[in-house]
Amino acid sequence: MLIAIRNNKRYPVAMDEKLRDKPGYALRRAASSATAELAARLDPLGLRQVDASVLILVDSNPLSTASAIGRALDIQRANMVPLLKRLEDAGWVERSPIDGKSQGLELTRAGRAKLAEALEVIEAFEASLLARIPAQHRDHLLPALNALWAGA
Amino acid sequence: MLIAIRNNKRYPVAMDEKLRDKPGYALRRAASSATAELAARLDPLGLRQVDASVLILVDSNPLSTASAIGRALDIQRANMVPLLKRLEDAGWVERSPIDGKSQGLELTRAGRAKLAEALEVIEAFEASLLARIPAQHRDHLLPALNALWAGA
DNA sequence: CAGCATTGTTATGACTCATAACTATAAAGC
DNA sequence: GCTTTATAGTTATGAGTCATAACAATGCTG
Repeated sequence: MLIAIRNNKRYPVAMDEKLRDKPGYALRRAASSATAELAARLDPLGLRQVDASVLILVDSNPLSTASAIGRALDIQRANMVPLLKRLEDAGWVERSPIDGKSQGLELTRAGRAKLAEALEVIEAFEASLLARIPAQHRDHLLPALNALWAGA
Repeated sequence: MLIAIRNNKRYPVAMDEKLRDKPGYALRRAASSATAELAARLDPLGLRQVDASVLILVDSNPLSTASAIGRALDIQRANMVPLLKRLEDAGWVERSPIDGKSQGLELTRAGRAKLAEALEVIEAFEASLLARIPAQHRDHLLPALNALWAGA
């Protein structure tokens, strides 16, 4: 909270007060702060957020292709390659040929264990997020957010 | 909406259904979709979102330093340099020395005009964001979001 | 006045992300 | 069946964002 001077008087204001009532701005700030926090929490597990997302999707959609997973997460096919390579090198994911051109993804035993760890961290994080929201607003966040991007 | 097969039955589900009830995930998706949309709307004005934010802050906090603006927007001092250079080259912002080491930022006439254009776009965008949210959730979004990052 | 903090700046490296190009294979249309 | 079109996986690459470190010059504090 800075002190701004206007009309020769001192007002306690944030410099970005003009922006604070804009949902778009709040959205960006909230997302980037949440992103940073979750990344920090996942880091000790050797996971990035994308990794965790992919593990979750592969687990609940076994034998999906890399392309399909990427499509669901808005990740370009090309960028799935190094991502999956990491997960495979770590021994969490394995691929099996579906036909001559596609390959299905599955979690290994180690992958499922890692996913369990990740889910614990994520659930704790989500809970802590919700806990920060005043009770009367809490239940509205998820439906509101989903309305914002589900259509896109 | 894809079709998943489980227990030999077909269910209409999204692949990321497991993620959809997580506020953190919804937050990231909503923010990135909103970010992309606003960027597209500002692009015809020759503005990025950061540019618009800086214009707004400089306008409402005239003679602030680059460091202060950066601090308010979580932009590193170092990264303010090319950013301000662009705004200055475009003739929207000018700097005047405050003392031997600091310089105050101000909008030029053209800068204020550009800001007015930007604000129109932004207001329209914010309104369209809110319009997508079911009425009963709408008023809760902003306070909920602000609770998420204001503390950080 | 001495030490510390801050400003503006340059340089740089890491990381993310989108695009294009290519091969091989599958699927669809006729 | 055969041709055309779409898709999967991959490589290479370039743009853009962002954080860090270092530095000189200046202001501020005790």
